[in-house]
Amino acid sequence: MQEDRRLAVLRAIVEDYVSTEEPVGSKALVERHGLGVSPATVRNDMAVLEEEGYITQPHTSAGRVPTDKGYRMFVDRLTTVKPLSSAEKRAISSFLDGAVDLDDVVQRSVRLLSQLTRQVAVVQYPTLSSSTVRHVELVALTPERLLVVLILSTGRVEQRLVELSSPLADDDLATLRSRLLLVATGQRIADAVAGLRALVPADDAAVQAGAEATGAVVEALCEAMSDHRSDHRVAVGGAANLARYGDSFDSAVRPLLEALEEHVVLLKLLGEAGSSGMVTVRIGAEGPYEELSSTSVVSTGYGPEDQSLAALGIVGPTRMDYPGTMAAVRAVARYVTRILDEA
Amino acid sequence: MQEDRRLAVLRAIVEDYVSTEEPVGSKALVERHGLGVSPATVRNDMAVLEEEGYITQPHTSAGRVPTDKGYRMFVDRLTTVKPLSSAEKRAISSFLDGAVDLDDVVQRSVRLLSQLTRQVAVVQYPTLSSSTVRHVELVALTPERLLVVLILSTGRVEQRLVELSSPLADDDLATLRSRLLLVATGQRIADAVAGLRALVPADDAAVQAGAEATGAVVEALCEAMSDHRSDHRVAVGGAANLARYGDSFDSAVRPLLEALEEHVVLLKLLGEAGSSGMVTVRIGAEGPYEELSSTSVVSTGYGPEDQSLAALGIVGPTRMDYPGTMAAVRAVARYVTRILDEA
DNA sequence: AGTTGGCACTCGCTGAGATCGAGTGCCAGG
DNA sequence: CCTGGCACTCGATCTCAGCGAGTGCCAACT
Repeated sequence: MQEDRRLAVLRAIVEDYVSTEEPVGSKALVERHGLGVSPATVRNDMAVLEEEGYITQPHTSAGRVPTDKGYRMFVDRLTTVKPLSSAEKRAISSFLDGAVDLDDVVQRSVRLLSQLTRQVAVVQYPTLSSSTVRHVELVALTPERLLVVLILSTGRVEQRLVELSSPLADDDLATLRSRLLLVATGQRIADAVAGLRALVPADDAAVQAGAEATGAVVEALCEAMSDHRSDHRVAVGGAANLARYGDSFDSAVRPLLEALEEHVVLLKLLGEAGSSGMVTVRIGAEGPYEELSSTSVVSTGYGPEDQSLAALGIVGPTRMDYPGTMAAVRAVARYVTRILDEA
Repeated sequence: MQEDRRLAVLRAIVEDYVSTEEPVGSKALVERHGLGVSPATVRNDMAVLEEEGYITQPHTSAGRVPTDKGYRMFVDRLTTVKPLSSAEKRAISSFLDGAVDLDDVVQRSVRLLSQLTRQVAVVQYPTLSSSTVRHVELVALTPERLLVVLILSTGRVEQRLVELSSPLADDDLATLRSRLLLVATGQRIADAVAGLRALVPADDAAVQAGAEATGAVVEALCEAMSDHRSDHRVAVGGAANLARYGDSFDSAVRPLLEALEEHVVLLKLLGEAGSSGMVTVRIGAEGPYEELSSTSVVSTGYGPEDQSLAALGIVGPTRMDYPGTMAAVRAVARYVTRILDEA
């Protein structure tokens, strides 16, 4: 079946081009891979592949290079899952097991991922929206200054300072605290916000003393819960790998460096990562940004199965080792998920 | 006085080279700057300057380029303070005034600095060591799990989770809390650590019940106070400016990108920043790192006058606009200091 | 129908001159 | 001590020929 062979040729072209970084010709192909046919036959196949848009040639008389469409075909139909070496597995667990808190997990993940893939790694901090409230605490720094502490099931701690115009009695503070705990503890973020908001008008009418405090504290808590800044935090690592881009520098690295500082952009890139376990690959111009048309994104969600907490992944040139990268991204996501579950 | 003119020539060479990025010749010099002498005279001066090691020529028949020593002379004796434009001043205050908390101040500073200087900016988070304890709080998440919260005068909040092997009674918790507050509140870090440590053995003999808790909590607090991780946190911004390096890429950008991910390295670079107000310039090979011999660091401390809290600065090619950069670094440090003072 | 060897052709890459010109060093005269 | 003049250096740029990897096509073969 010559259709099968054509795909084998495409796979061979992708693999060779990724490893050599140079356009690959028919002769080299038959030598390096064990396809049992002559260069001429391969040339015919390549002509067809080119017509169908999977490969292209930089100049009339040079080898072939995969197009975005070619890479797409490759990752969709031609890759087999490539298990990590046991050394890599060991590296992952020893690297991540030493983490002491949430920040540390994220930091280590991003470093690990960039080292495994030799690409730029991006890890989103676990999102608030799908986590639950573990505890709420009020601390009176002075009678007029309250520290509001919010502890979430992911281990994230948010704190806000609230200034009151009039002092708050200890009794009122205690009442407020227990009321907050009753309403919020164990709830999902969205439910907790709703519950807290409901406290305000009722209180306002009833207990004059605690009115201002309740309003301000609830406000602070809700703000902390839906705080988009921490929601959108990401860690970036392995930027030094950009130095390996070699050719096409200004065209590719420049915009990428800029994107890496715009966390919103990064999140959009990781964005549509499917549920945990599914690794998403976005190749070149498939992405939402014109300037990043020569970079690919390999990403996935991580976190408990039913609710993907956040996303992680790598950004690299379209010419990359997709099977290896996908395996690394998937593996790191799994380990991180497990670590978070244990904590 | 021909000595003066020689220095004028050096200054002109530095200025021209910085702006044109090309070796500068005698003819271009006399045209672009108003030195009232002939090219031949300038050539003689340049010969002397070269002999003294201030400038050098890349090839026999090219213009001159400043050496590290030349730049050093330039920043030491040839620059005049270059006040910022009022537009820049406005930009600084409007940029920083919007900051909502400590993290935000640092984030905004780093972005501001990188935009003003068009270089890579580095800002160290305020150091713990010179700040005082504002408040300590214990929260019992469950009878066996305590959350220890430490609030410092800089606004930084650190929290630690403590697991106990046996439950802690509410009474004991309250006692412990008030004892901690008594010892630590208002103290400088070092004194607080000493005071806390003193609590442990005494308690151990007296009250059997609270012994484990006291030890663990004190341990966690001390660890949080001397935590080197948060001590050494830095923010980096403007990496996209590296794309302007143009020539000498692998030799300069590669190691720099690597350094930017090693926060310890960055701190060492900013390191010896003098007291607030003094801007330190380290040129090329004057720095501690071999690989960064073609990059310069412009840094300064910031924070209240008597105690410099932390450092900030920029990293860039030796060929940079020193006067402008120094002015920007100084200005940003001043504004940040003021913001922190107000808070 | 599909595969293969042969063959002419394309075209980027490389290296050898040749040329150009900015910049220099030096010297003799002001 | 400054200046104009002059010969010289040498990197950068251009051209041009030759090379060779790679292609497309065609006729022959299975």
